[in-house]
Amino acid sequence: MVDGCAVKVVDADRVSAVRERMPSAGDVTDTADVFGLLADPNRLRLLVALLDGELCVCDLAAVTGQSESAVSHALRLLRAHRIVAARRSGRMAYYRLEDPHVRLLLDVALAHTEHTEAIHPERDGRS
Amino acid sequence: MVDGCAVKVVDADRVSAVRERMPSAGDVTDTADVFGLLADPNRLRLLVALLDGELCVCDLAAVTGQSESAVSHALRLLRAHRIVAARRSGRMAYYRLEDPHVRLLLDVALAHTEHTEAIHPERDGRS
DNA sequence: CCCTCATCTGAAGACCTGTTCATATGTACA
DNA sequence: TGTACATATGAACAGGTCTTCAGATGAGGG
Repeated sequence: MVDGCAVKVVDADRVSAVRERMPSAGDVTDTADVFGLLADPNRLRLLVALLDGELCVCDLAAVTGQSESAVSHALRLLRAHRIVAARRSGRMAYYRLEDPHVRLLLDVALAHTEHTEAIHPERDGRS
Repeated sequence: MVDGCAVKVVDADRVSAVRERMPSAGDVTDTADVFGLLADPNRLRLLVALLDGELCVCDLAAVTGQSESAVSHALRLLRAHRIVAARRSGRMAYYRLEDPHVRLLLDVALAHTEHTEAIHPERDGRS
């Protein structure tokens, strides 16, 4: 509960209240990490493709329009974070979406994006 | 709707079916973009702090333990994407979480992270 | 066995992102 | 008006991430 920044606080009560409710650094990092895995269009496409069921690497490459190497790299990352899981059959590898939490996030995000599509006139200070 | 990658497709039906359901490139990019904004621990902390209501920049800096410059930069980004909005009062700027969609994502993510916290021994998943 | 095919991996380069330092803007108040 | 303060901005540097290329692994078929 050390402060280190309390010098110029305006609303001290709100600040400590919010600090109380703030998740631990570990939780925040963990959550940011998950969002980071969903933040790449190609990875996102892979996961969306897997929403309907398992697919092998070459089909994932075909669906998402990436090289199989890129797909493999992406799946490796997702696998390391237990977001997808692999089933092997001969020389094929079938991947499925394993993390229900991520599935929920995807559902929420996609549902809203379809509605909000037109409402994104951003592009302000960056490009 | 040409394929361009259909050479090595295994399950052609599944592939075209999934391709049908795949959101447009714009939607995917847009969604990945939103996830990207949530993928930074400091930005995430800012947004979590704003879940309870508006706060000024210096208080946000105090709550999240960042420099005010860093906070201002982060808020600028979030503002450009209409995720937060600013209310000015004198020389203070009070920011609030403006995008209900993002609020929902945060709620979902944080709820699950609190439960899943212990279950993240990220390793390479193979058997 | 040897060759092919599906997938995986490592290394390297280009690209993007976040932080910091210095400075600018603009409001309040003496 | 001039100083103090809250916030905003720009440029630059450091570190990370994604893609690609080349080669490795391991299963299946002749």
